[in-house]
Amino acid sequence: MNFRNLIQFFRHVRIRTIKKGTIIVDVGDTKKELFFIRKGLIRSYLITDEEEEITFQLFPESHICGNVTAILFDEPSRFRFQALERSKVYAIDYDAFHHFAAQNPEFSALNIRHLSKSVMKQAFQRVESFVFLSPEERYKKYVKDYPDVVNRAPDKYIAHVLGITPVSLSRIRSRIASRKS
Amino acid sequence: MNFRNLIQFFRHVRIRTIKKGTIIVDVGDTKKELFFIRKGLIRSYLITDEEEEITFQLFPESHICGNVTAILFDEPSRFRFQALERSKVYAIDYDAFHHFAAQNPEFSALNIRHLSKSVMKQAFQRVESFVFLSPEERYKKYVKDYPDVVNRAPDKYIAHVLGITPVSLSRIRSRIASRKS
DNA sequence: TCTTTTTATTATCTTTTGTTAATTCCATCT
DNA sequence: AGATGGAATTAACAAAAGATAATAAAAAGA
Repeated sequence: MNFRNLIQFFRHVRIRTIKKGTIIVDVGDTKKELFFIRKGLIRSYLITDEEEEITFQLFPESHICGNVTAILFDEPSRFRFQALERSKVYAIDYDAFHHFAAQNPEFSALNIRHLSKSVMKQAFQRVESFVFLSPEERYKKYVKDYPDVVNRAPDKYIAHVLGITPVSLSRIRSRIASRKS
Repeated sequence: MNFRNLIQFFRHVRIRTIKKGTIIVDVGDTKKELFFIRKGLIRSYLITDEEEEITFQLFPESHICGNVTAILFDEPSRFRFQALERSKVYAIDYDAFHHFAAQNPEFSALNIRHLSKSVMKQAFQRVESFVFLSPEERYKKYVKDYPDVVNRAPDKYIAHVLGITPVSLSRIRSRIASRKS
C-alpha cells in the first residue's frame, strides 16, 4: 500500500474514543456507519413498547458493529448502540469506504465482503445455537466463545442476548455450580 | 443484456428438476453451489449423534439456499439439503458466477452481494425472533411470514426450525385454537 | 467512606416445555 | 377398500422458565 492510498484510507476511517455510556448509533439513524472495535465493549439494544430495554448483542474487541439495518436494508436503525466501557473504535462510513475499497484490491482483508462474512458467520452461529441448544447449553457455549464478555457485561444483558430472562440465567448459573460440587 | 451475455449467463446457471426426496447437498460437500428455488420446497437438516434429524431451515419458492458453509467459511457442509417436493431450481456455481457477475454490472439484481443481503436479512430476522419472541409468538410470526410453507411442510420440521419440539408445537397450536373460540 | 442505586440471587407460584408413550389421524401403497 | 407406516395429538410426569416480589450483594456517586 502506497502513501497516497494510506491517506485515502484515513479519509474514510476515523479513530474515535468513546466515553462510557455514549450512544454511537440511535434508533432512527440512517447513517451507514460501521465500527471496528479496537478496545472496549459496545451493546446494541432496543426499547419495547413497555419502555423496557432488551439487549440484542454485545461487541467486544476486534468485533464489528454498526448500523446494519441501514447498510443492508436501507432502513433506519431499530437498535441503539451504546458503549458499556470507554472504547476506542475505527468508525467507517460504509458507502465511502466501500467505493474506495472496490478500487483498491490491497484492501481485500478489510473490504466489505470480508466484513459481511464475519457478520454473517456470527448470525448463522447464533441461529444454530437457538435451534440446536437448550438455554443452558447456549449459555455454556457463550461463556466458551466470549469468556471476557461474560465477565465484563452485566448478566441481565447476557440473558437477553441468550433469549432468556435474567432470573432464569441466574438459576442456570447456580444449577451449573451446584452440579460441579 | 445482449445475446453474448445471455449465453454466458446460462453457462453458469443450470436449470435442474429435482425429484421429491432427492438430496442436492450432502454433509461433507465442499462444492460452492447455490440454488434459487423456482418451484418446490427444500429443507436443510443435520443428523445428531443420536441419529436424529433436526431440520434447520425450509426454503420455498423464490428463496435461495445452498452450501453457505462452503461459500462463506470454506468448510464442508454440515447440513444436508433435501427436496420435500418435486422442485425446479436454478443451480449456480458460486465461484464461476461471482467472477462473471463482477464483470457484468447488468447482473446487479442477481449478483452475489444481493444474494448475501437476502441471506443475511433472513438470518438477522431469525435471530431477532429468538431474542424478542416467545415460542408461541415465533410460531405466529412464522405462519404470517410463510403461510404456504406451514401448509406444505410437516409440523415436526416447522417445530425444529422454531427451536421447539413437535409435541410443544402441537400444544401451541391447540392453545391458539382454543383461545379463538 | 457512607449513601444511594443498580444488579444478582432467592423464593413462590403459575405457565410452559421436554420426555416418553399411547392413541388417533392421515396419507400412501398394493 | 383395507392394510401399513408415518405424523399429529393427547396424556402424564418431571424439569425448566416466566413473572413478581423480597432480599442480598455489588457498584456508583456524593
